[in-house]
Amino acid sequence: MVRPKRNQQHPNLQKAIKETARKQIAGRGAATLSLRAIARELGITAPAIYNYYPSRDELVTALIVDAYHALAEDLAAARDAHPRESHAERFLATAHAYREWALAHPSDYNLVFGTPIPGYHAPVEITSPAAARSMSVLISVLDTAHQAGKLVLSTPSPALLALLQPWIDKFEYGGPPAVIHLALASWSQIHGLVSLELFGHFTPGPAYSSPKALFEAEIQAMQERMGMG
Amino acid sequence: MVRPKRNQQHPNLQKAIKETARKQIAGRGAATLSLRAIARELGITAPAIYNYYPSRDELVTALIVDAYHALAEDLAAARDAHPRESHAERFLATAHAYREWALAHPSDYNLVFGTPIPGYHAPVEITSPAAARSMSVLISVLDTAHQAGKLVLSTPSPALLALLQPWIDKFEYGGPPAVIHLALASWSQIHGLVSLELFGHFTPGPAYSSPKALFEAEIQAMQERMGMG
DNA sequence: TGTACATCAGTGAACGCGCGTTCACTGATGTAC
DNA sequence: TGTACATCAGTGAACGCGCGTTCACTGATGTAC
Repeated sequence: MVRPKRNQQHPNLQKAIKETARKQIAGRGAATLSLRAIARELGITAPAIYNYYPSRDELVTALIVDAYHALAEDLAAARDAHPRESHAERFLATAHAYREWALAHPSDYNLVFGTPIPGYHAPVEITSPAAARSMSVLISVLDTAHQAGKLVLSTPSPALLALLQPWIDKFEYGGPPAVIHLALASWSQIHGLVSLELFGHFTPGPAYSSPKALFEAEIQAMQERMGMG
Repeated sequence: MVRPKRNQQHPNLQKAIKETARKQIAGRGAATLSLRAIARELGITAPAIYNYYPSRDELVTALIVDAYHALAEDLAAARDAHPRESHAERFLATAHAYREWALAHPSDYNLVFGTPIPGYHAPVEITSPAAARSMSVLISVLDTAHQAGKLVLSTPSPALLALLQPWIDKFEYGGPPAVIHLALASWSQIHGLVSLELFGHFTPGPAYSSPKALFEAEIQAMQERMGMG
């Protein structure tokens, strides 16, 4: 038995604070995140948290960054569970990993893609690179397929190209813009399915059956449409 | 000049309360909705609101129902701006109306489709019929196209059928389940595009150009895929 | 037309609550001699 | 091995704030005679 040092009840309080915070937003939504409630649950006093985070907002930022990274890691793991040449499998696995991560961590998903927390403004220079990692997984799957000649590409309109350009710059992507277009389009479709499912909009009244069937049908259709497989 | 009756400053206080509430959630998000803040802005005291709404939650419910109805009305108007036989136009117009309503009333959109307000639980028997109205517009567009033989339908898997069934029952829909499938799939795709755009996820860093181009490309593609036009 | 009265929308004080953040402090720990 | 000391994580009280809701009330309005 290792006795905790000093009057510390928690061997790693910094981590415990984040975990408790995550647990609380899981139950009641990110907007209710409260330093005092976290302290209460940890059996410490609220000011003790200031030894680890200079303010509530910085704690929120840490949670957001963690969430982005956790999602990106799950996506990358799902992609890499299949050989590089299995384009369709990699795409399907990535899409399913996205949905499963959202369902398993609804509060984290909300923190990142849902309604912003009132009064909180994420520092873009910190969250933006974290956000890029997930998109980068999707792009890599599509780019690999493209390089193998397995992707049906269309020519983006000038207006669409203007939207794609910042992404191309951000990722320093050298392939055709249409690949980025497919990445954004796929992402938005996945996000739409996942977020409606998450908020119960697919199951009017009491839930009779899982929206997973719809998700699977749509992802399958997308993948076929893109010519993968 | 009509003098206000009694010490009423507002000719229709019930409506003024809702309008002020809507203005406030527009600025700071639905989670910050506060009776005291509403009263302050209206120049009345907070308890006066209780003459019109028995609690904060009932005011929220009223706002949600209003939002659903407003969206449904915009969708129906967009649909009806084109002749019954112009299936593609009706679909495109409805989709664009959805996006434009969301961009014009982001807080209402959030109230209805975003992260739920902490501690608030919508009474399903009140919100569900209101929610159905929007979906019903989309279904009607697709059903009309189907009846004209202008819709490419696929056969839903048994699992997917199970998900569709509550919707079929709810709308007492007599046509093929595949039409409902297309309605849900279209909705989720539109919702994904709109909600990512709304929260700025399509424009990393400062916004260079509008995500409208992506929306248009995707809606166009959906419509062609379904065989309309 | 004038008076007595009932109505009821809005008031103001109070309830108990929770919040983020600051501040001077304490006391167990680790360290230097 | 023993002692003096510096460190610094966590404390407890306090700050000023906002919240939803209750309650007894007031006083302008509309109405009945």
